Amino acid sequence: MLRLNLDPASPVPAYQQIIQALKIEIISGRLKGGDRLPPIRELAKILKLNPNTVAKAYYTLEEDGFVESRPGSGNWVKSRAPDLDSLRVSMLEGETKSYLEKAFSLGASLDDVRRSIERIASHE
Amino acid sequence: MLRLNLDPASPVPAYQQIIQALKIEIISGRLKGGDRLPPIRELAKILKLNPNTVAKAYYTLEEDGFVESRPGSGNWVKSRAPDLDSLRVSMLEGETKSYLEKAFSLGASLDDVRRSIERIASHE
Amino acid sequence: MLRLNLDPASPVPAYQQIIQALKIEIISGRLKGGDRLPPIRELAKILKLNPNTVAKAYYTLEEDGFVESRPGSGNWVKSRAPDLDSLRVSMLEGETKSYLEKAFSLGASLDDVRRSIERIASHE
Amino acid sequence: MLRLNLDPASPVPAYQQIIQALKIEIISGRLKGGDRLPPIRELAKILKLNPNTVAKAYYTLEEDGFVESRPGSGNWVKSRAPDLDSLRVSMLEGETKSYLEKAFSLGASLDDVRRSIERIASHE
DNA sequence: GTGGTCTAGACCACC
DNA sequence: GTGGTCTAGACCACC
Repeated sequence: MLRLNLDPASPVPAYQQIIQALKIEIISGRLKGGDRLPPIRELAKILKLNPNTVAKAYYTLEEDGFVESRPGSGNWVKSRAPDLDSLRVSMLEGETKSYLEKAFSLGASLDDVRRSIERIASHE
Repeated sequence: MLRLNLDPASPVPAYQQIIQALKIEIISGRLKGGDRLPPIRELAKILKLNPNTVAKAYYTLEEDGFVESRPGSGNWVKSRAPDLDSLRVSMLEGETKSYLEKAFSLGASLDDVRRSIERIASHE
Repeated sequence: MLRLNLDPASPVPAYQQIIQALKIEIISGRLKGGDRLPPIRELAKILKLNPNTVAKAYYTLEEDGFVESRPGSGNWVKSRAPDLDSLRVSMLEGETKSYLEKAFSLGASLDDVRRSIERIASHE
Repeated sequence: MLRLNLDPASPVPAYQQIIQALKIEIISGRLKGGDRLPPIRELAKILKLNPNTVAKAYYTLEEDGFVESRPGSGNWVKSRAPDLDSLRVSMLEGETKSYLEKAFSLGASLDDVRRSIERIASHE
């Protein structure tokens, strides 16, 4: 079952949050080629958004090659999606980079970062 | 000299990016109690923003207790700023938490995370 | 054998593409008065459309006087079809008009158009 | 002054008609790099469309590299637009190809086409 | 039911 | 004023 937690307080627009979350689902392999996305109206109801907002997210995912829209039949995860392995690596790298930048600019040392990672990871 | 790199493409409003960046400068100690912030018009010119936008950021920083506005004399970093040490720790913690969440949702293991951290950190 | 190439990506609805294509077959004389159109279900299967969609096209062709439906026996090209010669001329004229409009609005001269016609025609 | 004639009866969506028409204006050179497009709300008023519809057209033109959106300031024709000369040639070629296809499928000969071109062109 | 397009109009950030 | 995002909801083509 798809879990998409949007943050309505975030300045990141809802449709971009949906795009980001679904890309992660696909890249992580939890959504596979041939899987069907929830119908626009259904997902809109769940997320308490307007159907247009969800449609915009699906449309962008289609343009980015992750999803295929079949009018009258729904939206489907593409089988020949962009190279997922390299995407996964480069996305982790990007997240790590921006995390380290923020941590260092807060005045943390690499050792502070290591300790913070272990402490949080052991609590989860 | 203050370095504030705004991302105009980001959905985060410019004034919030200024607030965030200045808080980090203060929390990290690069800006100290008694330091003067750049005049609104000057910073607006540098960042190519409307003075209103910078003024909004300074005003919010004042409300949050980081900055003191002395009409006619400029904006100054407060000496009795909120407890910086605990702020620093809790902000690092928050960043680590959200970083780990994203990494794990991408399918990375804790070991993947550790390796990614060391690799990026050694390149900087 | 009837060749009907529909473009599913086109914004022109499938049933209108069928109508347009069959009118051209009739006007050009490739389909003659007394010829039988393919059964609705068969054509729907070939075109991967719902039978309703094909039925809607046939029904409209009947309204326009090109086709006669004989319940229980199929759909037939009418012998006393509208005056085909003048239709052919006026349809060519219409196509030429809209082609020239587009070409000129692209900045092409009449000479550019003549050259383009000869070049493409010699390649076919 | 920009002239955009939309056909509300066409099955081609209004926003695609706007895209098509503005691309032709740019490719033909009537709109040049640095020119400003009419504000979304203004064009919407002129065309009797909803601002969203015009915004969708502008947004797609931006994605295609023809236009640059500067929030708060308007939409501008890009200076380094995609290679216009080759675009012009290939668009004329495409129009000619589809025109000839339709003409031939109507049963016209190349001579019929030549005569039709000259007749219509001399009337304009 | 399902996606595509569109209207009417709101609020926001920034000019 | 200007573009960006979003809501609430309509109608269409096709299933």
